[in-house]
Amino acid sequence: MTTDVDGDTTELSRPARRQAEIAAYVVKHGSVSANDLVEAFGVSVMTVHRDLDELERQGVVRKYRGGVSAQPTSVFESNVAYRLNTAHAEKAAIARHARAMIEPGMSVMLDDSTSALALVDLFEDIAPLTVATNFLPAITKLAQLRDVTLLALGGIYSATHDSFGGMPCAEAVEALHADLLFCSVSAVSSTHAFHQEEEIVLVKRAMLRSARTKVLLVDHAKLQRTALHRLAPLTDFDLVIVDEKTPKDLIEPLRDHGATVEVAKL
Amino acid sequence: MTTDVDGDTTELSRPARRQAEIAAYVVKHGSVSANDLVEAFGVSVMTVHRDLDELERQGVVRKYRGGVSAQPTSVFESNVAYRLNTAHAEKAAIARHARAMIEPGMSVMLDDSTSALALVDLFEDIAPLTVATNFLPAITKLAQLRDVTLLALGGIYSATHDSFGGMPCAEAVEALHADLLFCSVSAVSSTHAFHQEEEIVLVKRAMLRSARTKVLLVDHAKLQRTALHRLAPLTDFDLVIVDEKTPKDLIEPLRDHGATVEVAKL
DNA sequence: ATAACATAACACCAGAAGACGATAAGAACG
DNA sequence: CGTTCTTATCGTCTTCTGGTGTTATGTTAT
Repeated sequence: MTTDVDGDTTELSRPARRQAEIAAYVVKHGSVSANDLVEAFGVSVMTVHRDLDELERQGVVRKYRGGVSAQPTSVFESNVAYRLNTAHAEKAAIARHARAMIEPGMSVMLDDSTSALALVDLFEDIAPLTVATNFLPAITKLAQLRDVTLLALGGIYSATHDSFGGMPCAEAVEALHADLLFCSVSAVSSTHAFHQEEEIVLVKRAMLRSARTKVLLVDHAKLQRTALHRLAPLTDFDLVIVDEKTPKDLIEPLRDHGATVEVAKL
Repeated sequence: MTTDVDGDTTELSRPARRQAEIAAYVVKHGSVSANDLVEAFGVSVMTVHRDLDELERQGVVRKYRGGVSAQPTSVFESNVAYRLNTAHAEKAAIARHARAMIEPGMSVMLDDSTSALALVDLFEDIAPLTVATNFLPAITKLAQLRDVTLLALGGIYSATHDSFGGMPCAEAVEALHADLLFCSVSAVSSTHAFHQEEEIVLVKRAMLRSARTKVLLVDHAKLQRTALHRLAPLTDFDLVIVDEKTPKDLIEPLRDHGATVEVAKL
């Protein structure tokens, strides 16, 4: 089983968690039948199909008669549900650390990352604030807050990321200039930040151009990894925040290459 | 769908309805104290304050120590909650009528109107479809649908309308060109469509420029009224859809002035 | 200082929505 | 033409969130 958990209670609803597990299962096995999943997860055929429909909607799997097959793992990795599963406490800690950088009245830009989402929960107290983001869950939350001027970055909706992207989004970003940018990526080497998807890279790059101070949020699971597209050198960021679980010998190399790194306490 | 008979059984949650009523009450009385409202509505002080907070967030009232005062009525009239109260069945009927114009594969633009929202509920069956809108409730719904390419029109969030607007939004609209536009307004005379708010007019005008076929959705409550800003002559629309409750002698003048009008059957 | 008002923090309740499986109808495959 | 897989529909169950009042604490005015 792929139940490698690093001690965090999933804050995910049961079906969402199961779907993430099914996704992992499918990715691992390449392709499986519905009945396999019935056995493996102990739910009815109907439920399996419903889960698979949802996963297909998110672009994680492809259904055909008799079973499902996995899509390129890049899709799986950038799947929201999957990401939400990961490193909860760490992200909260990073968010708390990042919060200190934000002064009332500032304009803040957020990308479509769960790390950024954790930050949103802290905004209520820092208000007034102007926040720009292309991440639908963040938009929904921010719309509820008083004293937060919300600037939604529109674009083409991606069910995989639950966010907006593409050219329309990049253009919307380019029309702005924020005091602060908080963003995250899927992989970080000792010199660069990486992401699998070109479209996302496009938007993130635009964001980097449209902010004065750029902050990269990195939980330890992302270090020492790479992905297809090189987003930017770490020195492009004014600050890189990592969580406390990050091994020290992984932090040093970043600093050696010129990055400014701070460690968020849990 | 909603098989409610005559009039309007509010499909609004109890608090939302009460808030709308409180808003009306405040508008009527100019300014009142929290305790007045406690008596008038038979709920606790706490609840009154919560309602008032929400109304203030929407910009409908202004709180001060000891009570609240009304804001300009234009705000009240364009308040979403208030609008949702109105002419439910009619809007559904209009939506059903409008639906016939949509072919699979088309690109459709929707404005931030409750009439347009009624239309969204019918999209699932017409898919595939490309839909562009600046209305948050519509965006939320559309994001759930498969086979709908959602293009969110970003911009500055307005709690009053629960939608995005301003210059960023107008620019996003201008970058597009949709096959169909469905929009609504707050008032319709025999020659023109009107709206109270300049910002909204700005976006709607942009939408009119960015669509091939333009359809105006009008429930009977809006006819023979005007508002501050003249949006456009009715002849700018390829079609005006009204509901069945519209008196015939109100429809004729529209046609006399050159508008194409169809009546939606309930 | 004290009264009037506003907010915060809890706990309760109800109604709604979600999740699920069973069964039956439908569609693709051989 | 039957078998296998998929989808639709319904009813049940559970879970959860929204809405509420009560009490306690904070704040502002006089």
